[in-house]
Amino acid sequence: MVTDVQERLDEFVKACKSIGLKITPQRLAVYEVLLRRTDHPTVEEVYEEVRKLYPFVSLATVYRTVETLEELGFISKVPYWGGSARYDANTSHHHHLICTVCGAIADVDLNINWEPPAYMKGYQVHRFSINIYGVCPKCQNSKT
Amino acid sequence: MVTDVQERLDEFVKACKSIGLKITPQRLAVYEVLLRRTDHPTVEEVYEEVRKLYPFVSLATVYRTVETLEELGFISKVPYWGGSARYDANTSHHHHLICTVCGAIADVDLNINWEPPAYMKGYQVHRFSINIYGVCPKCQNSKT
DNA sequence: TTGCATGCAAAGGATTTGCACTATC
DNA sequence: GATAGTGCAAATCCTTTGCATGCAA
Repeated sequence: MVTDVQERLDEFVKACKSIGLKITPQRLAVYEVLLRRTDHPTVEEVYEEVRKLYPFVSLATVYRTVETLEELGFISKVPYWGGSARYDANTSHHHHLICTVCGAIADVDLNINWEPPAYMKGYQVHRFSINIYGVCPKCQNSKT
Repeated sequence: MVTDVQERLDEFVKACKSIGLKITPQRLAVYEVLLRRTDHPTVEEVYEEVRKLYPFVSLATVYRTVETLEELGFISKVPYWGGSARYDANTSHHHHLICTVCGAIADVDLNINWEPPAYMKGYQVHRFSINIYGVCPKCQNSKT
């Protein structure tokens, strides 16, 4: 599932060096947590997990790091409106399955033979992503 | 573009009556504003516009009404993460073009010959929507 | 050493909620 | 007249920011 966490971390370190960002344990820890989780955690959830290793980190730092990672293109926000932002370290072209009951989000690869045109309604198009809404197995079972 | 505002309002009134919700000018005004706008306004923007007609309404009521409308399926949140939630009264199957610079959102109809399977990864699938990211005409021009 | 990054706490913005009052049914 | 809906203001939740200190380069 997660392709070479270490390799991705190395890339991140390289990127930081090349643009003059310092390599701090906090930054690495935040990215590593995101790499190891495929459930699109919130900043709060990342924070909880980073804290297990580095109890001194602050939420603000996690927010700042996540913003940096996003700007560098290492992670992205899941395009869905819930209570708080959810992040995804999977940068390959993929889509999301979203449970409309509990909000769980899973990645899906789809072989869709469709590419958006370069321009639509005057917009210069860069990429697209698909949200598929449904009910996850857990929520199907808990129906009474 | 907007298909029969009055007709849709009537449907809403009918729905309210059938489930015992009261018909108040605030509710109608909020829905009407949403029906007449195709630019996916925020709650704040809806509020500003409703206020022109009914200067006494409160933001809280707009929030509550928008929530009701969403639960009844008359409007939906645009699945994109920006500063605040944006709503859409277009309930036909359509997709969104999103400007990554200014956040503008436009509706698009796509003829995609793809239907999601009934089940994916155990999720029972209901519907899907596509976000297409790019740069809107306005932002293309303002590049220096 | 030289900043950039961090931690802390306070600020800010969006949204929700409690309560008394009002208006629809 | 009963009750759901509203307005107001306070509360809450999520996120950002200012500032002094600490650490990577």
